[in-house]
Amino acid sequence: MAETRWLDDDEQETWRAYLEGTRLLIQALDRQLETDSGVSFTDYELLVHLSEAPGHRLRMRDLADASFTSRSGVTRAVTRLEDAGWVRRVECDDDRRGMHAELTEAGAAKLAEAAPGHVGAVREHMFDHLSPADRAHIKDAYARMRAHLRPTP
Amino acid sequence: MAETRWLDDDEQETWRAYLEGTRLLIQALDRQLETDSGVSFTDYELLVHLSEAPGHRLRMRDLADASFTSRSGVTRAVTRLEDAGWVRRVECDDDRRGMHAELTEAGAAKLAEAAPGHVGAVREHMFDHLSPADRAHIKDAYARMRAHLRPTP
DNA sequence: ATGACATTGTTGCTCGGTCAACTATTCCCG
DNA sequence: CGGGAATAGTTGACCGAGCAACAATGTCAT
Repeated sequence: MAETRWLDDDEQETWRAYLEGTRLLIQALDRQLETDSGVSFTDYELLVHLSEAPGHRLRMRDLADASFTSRSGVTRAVTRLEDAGWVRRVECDDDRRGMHAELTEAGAAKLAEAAPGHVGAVREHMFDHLSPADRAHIKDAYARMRAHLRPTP
Repeated sequence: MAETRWLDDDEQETWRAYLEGTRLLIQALDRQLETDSGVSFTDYELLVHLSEAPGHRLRMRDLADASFTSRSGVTRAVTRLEDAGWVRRVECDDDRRGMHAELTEAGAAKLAEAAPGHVGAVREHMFDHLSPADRAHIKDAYARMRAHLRPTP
């Protein structure tokens, strides 16, 4: 059993600032989207992923991977978005198990409507507080952490 | 209506790396705590807050503030922790509406048992990937964001 | 070709969390 | 002092997400 290397004061402060800042940030973004456009943050992100995909469609599995959630979560989310009219399910013709989630016109419109406010909030609450050096360090550091936590095969 | 200042490529990458890295990190920490000690990350944090409070107790409201969740969330969480035997409710004698959540011996023991593994995971998944400069920038940047999002009166 | 195994998406169950409403208490100002 | 407003904590209704189980389909070695 190795000796535990506890966090020193500086590490503690870093950890707390990061955790709490992140929690507040996500809450703020969620509230902004919900009140200004009637979309949750998670739904917004799903729409973004679809809008960036070729043909505005993605396999359910790929959507789950892209959004870092479970497959069942995506199933329910897509049902929700379908009910709202922003997404439709399209069967896959090369894989009869498969399903595409495809962005509808209404979904694209919703995204276009919601995006400016969201980007504004991201700027106001995050990027406006970052120096270029902050940004560079954050980008590289989290990219490293991401690579460590989800190694690409 | 002001012109929208969209995120440039570098900002996009930063935003994605940060969001995705954070999501993976929290998932990893949650899984580690759950499988190694049978505690969720949120419950673990509540125990930590109590352990750091004078007398190992905190008013429900203060616990809610400290953990950035709603009061009802804390009510249910404390009930959960009480059922596990890690926390007890103690009436407040100077405010008859008030309630303290107080860490029990068993709760302190649970925390002591879970902490090394958790700290190890935080190191492995985060601090081991940060240079001193990374850490300094992250600490200051998120402290600024936090101050902006929850101004202290 | 065929049989074992993997993968896809959905569902039932359950859990944790929020919002709004409620009761009990305290605060504060006329 | 008294009465309206604020605050503390809890609860009910609801929602979103995860896990395990499942049927359907695909893959691959022999």
